[in-house]
Amino acid sequence: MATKAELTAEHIIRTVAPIFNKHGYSGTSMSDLTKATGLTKGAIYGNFTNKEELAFIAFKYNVDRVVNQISQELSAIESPLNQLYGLTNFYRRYRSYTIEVGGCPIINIGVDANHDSPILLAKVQEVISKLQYLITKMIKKGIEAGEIKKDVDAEKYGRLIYTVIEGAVFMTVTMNNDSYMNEMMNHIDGVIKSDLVR
Amino acid sequence: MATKAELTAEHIIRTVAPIFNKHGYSGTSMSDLTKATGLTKGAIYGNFTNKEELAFIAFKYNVDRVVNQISQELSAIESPLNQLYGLTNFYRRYRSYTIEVGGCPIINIGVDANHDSPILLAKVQEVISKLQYLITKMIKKGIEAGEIKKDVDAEKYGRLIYTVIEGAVFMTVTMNNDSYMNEMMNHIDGVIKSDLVR
DNA sequence: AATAAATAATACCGTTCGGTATATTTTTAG
DNA sequence: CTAAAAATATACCGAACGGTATTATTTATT
Repeated sequence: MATKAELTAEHIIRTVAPIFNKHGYSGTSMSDLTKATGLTKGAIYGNFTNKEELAFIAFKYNVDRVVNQISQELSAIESPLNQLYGLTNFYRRYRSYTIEVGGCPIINIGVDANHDSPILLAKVQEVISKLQYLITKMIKKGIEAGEIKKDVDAEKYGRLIYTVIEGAVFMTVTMNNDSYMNEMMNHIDGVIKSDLVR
Repeated sequence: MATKAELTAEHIIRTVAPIFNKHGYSGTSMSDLTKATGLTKGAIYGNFTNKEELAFIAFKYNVDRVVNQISQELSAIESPLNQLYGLTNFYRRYRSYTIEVGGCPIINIGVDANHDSPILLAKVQEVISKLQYLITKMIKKGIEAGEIKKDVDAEKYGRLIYTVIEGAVFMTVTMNNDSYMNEMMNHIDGVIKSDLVR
């Protein structure tokens, strides 16, 4: 069974994660967090060593939420090629899916941590590499399955697709306009059809 | 002639602009700025009303620097189509060009301001629209000049190219890896050749 | 139910925050 | 050269910052 402290720690992270994601590390104060959680600093510092650890775990929480959702949706698809289309479909809904937690944690924390927190930046890079590899792997499986051309550079198109996704996320969020995302996912689908499919 | 205060104000902005760009609004303290400028708070608050105004002007300064550089480079090119290629070439050098001021101000401030400063966000959106329109205009001129297919949706490709650029900037900066930018600019060049050129 | 252990609340630490009123210095004008 | 004006420095404000030591309260163990 879950101990009291574990429940409290989870409550804190769940509450705190969107706040860090929205306002960044220095834009979030401990009093913001006590106010939001309804707890005192004693409770928070009893469960976490300091603000930095809290921000780190909060980022991991936000990312896991996204990654788990992707994994779950794609696991229901058998064909690697259709998984790629499933990915673009996921991102078509990405904005409404992440709006409640304050937008894309990868872009938010990637930018926020870039000149301030090397450890957090390293974690962002790790997550990006992981997601990019997910795409690369799909392409490779597609080649094995005979759905995708044999001579396709899977790594290159993994980078390409993920980079376009990130651009689309940034533009759609910053411009507050869903059509960016839709158009760019259409573009990726087009690249898949013209460059990857044999 | 330039008055003393005007020189001081310019000195402040030039010094302060990269700091705001790197660390964001709440990540930048007034004491950071006095330390960097070598001036006191009296001098700064004598020339600017508050921290917010300072951040706003600093962003404009950073953006103008980029936009002016683009305009200058492209003005030397006559053919609209070659201007498009000139744009991707500019962004191939973008990272080394902006590294001294702390990266791309549009992404940095776009993310930083998104949940905290509506006025700054509006300014970012304005700048994005302007740059996007620059691309759109090039495509339209290319159509007029007979270099680009008549039926091309200039607005759509303006959005597409700019979004890919932003994705490339984010990835190249966050992953600390120039190859993202090079590959993505190659991709844009490819799109131009296959979709735009008649 | 009594005791030990875990958890949360309180009060406070020194420091830094953005901002301002006043004093001093520097520049400009006559 | 002097006086007025402008620009900068100094000293300080109350509030908020992250963090901690201590106290009070629950929870778990026997």
